[in-house]
Amino acid sequence: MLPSLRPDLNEHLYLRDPQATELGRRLLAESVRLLDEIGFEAFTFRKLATALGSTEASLYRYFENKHRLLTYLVSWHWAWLRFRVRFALHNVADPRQRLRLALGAVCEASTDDPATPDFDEAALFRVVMAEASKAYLTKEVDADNQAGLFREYKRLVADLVTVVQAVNPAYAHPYALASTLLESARKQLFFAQHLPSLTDGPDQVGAFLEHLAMAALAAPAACPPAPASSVAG
Amino acid sequence: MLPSLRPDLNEHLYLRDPQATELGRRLLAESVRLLDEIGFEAFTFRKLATALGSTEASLYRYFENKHRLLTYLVSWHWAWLRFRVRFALHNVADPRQRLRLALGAVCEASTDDPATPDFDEAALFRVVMAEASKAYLTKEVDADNQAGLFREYKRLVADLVTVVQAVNPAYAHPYALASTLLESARKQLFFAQHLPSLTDGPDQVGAFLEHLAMAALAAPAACPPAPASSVAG
DNA sequence: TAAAAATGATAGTATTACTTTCATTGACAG
DNA sequence: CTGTCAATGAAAGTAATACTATCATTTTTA
Repeated sequence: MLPSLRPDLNEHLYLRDPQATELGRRLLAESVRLLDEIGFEAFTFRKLATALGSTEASLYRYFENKHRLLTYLVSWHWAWLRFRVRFALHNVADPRQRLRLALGAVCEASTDDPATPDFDEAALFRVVMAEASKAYLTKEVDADNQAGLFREYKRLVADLVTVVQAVNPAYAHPYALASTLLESARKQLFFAQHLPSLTDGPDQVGAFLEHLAMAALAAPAACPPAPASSVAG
Repeated sequence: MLPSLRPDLNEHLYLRDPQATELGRRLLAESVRLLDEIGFEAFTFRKLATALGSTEASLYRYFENKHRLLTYLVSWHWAWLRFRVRFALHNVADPRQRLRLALGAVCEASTDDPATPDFDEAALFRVVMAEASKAYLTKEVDADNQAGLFREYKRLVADLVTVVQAVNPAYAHPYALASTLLESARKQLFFAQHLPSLTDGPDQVGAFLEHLAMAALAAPAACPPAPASSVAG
């Protein structure tokens, strides 16, 4: 029912809409499970077909290749996360509180939503954490971008930019800050799990991001009581 | 001559030390060129062998697979960058100035160093920008970490942590901040080139990071003169 | 109930990611 | 000067990957 559960993803992401058929929906659910289990590199359409009791040929009718499928799933996650952010911010007026809530939503996205029984958001979040950047870190990034494959991600960042700018309209780097907060959230959670010496503990990520964002937006040029300087012309 | 040009990389990164032989060195130089040209996904040992006038079998005697080769090249870059950071900080005492210089080195790392004629640092930087995270975003990350394959990256982050802590020893998230600054530097440069709507312009990255770091380290809890609030419990 | 769409079954191709074996080359040690 | 040994090359082979094509069958829907 909720529009977020069936986001209209860019049609270049797929050959045939996977949300429109039974096999398509099973494909999506099972691919999340399998990607979470064995990772993107070991993931093949053959293995997915076997797990589904289907065939490679059938799956290739939905997605050109596994990279497109990954991009689709990741886009789905961004659309879903964007909905959660908007929901969390609903009827909250205070800009700082809005930023706080938005960052909370970005970090807490690892919990499963019982409203979508056949779609494991927690597993998808783990997949996004480990694989999302592979969607754009390719030689085809410009062509894919041209085709609109990263629309959902850009929308989410654009929403965060709005939240950031509401706190401090004069801040010079709202886009960089928004995308950094979003990227950093996932990366720090990944580091906490796998390379803990690169972070300060898994429970700290939310606090870190909040402090970082607030500090950046609080300081017109430099925060502490320093001699007058002219950075913002 | 400089130790940084022949860093002692973890021996699990390779089967036979590529720096020790002529073919090995050509392998490294050519793989940077080829990776830069066609990207990691399209890169194969067969293509590399052809480009070198050698054979697959010969190359497989140096590296287990292309993923290890990538990890080696990326580690080389981190070791090199760490040296540049240390060099830039040499004989500078002021903590804030040190942080500024460190961030400058991290961002300016895209320029080629004429001291290493057969190693194109600028090309390697582009490769690192696009492919570095693929070194650890795999299902083998824990085993690879155990084997010490990410030592150079951790060392660089540890150095940055020291610089960060010198500015504000009480700051609560020095590791998260250091790794975020480093990751963000490359990601923002990548975005500026390929997904410009996620950033604020290619020339802004240095200023963004500097402001971000300084702001985060300036604020004990919350920076602006606001009514008393309890964030740090 | 006929047409259209979706799926399955089967097969095939080019490429990838290696491994194996053996011959050749060059360096260096005695 | 010769024997040895490490490095390389040449050639071949294998299992898997990443698809594509064809055609029959089932399911949907108009």
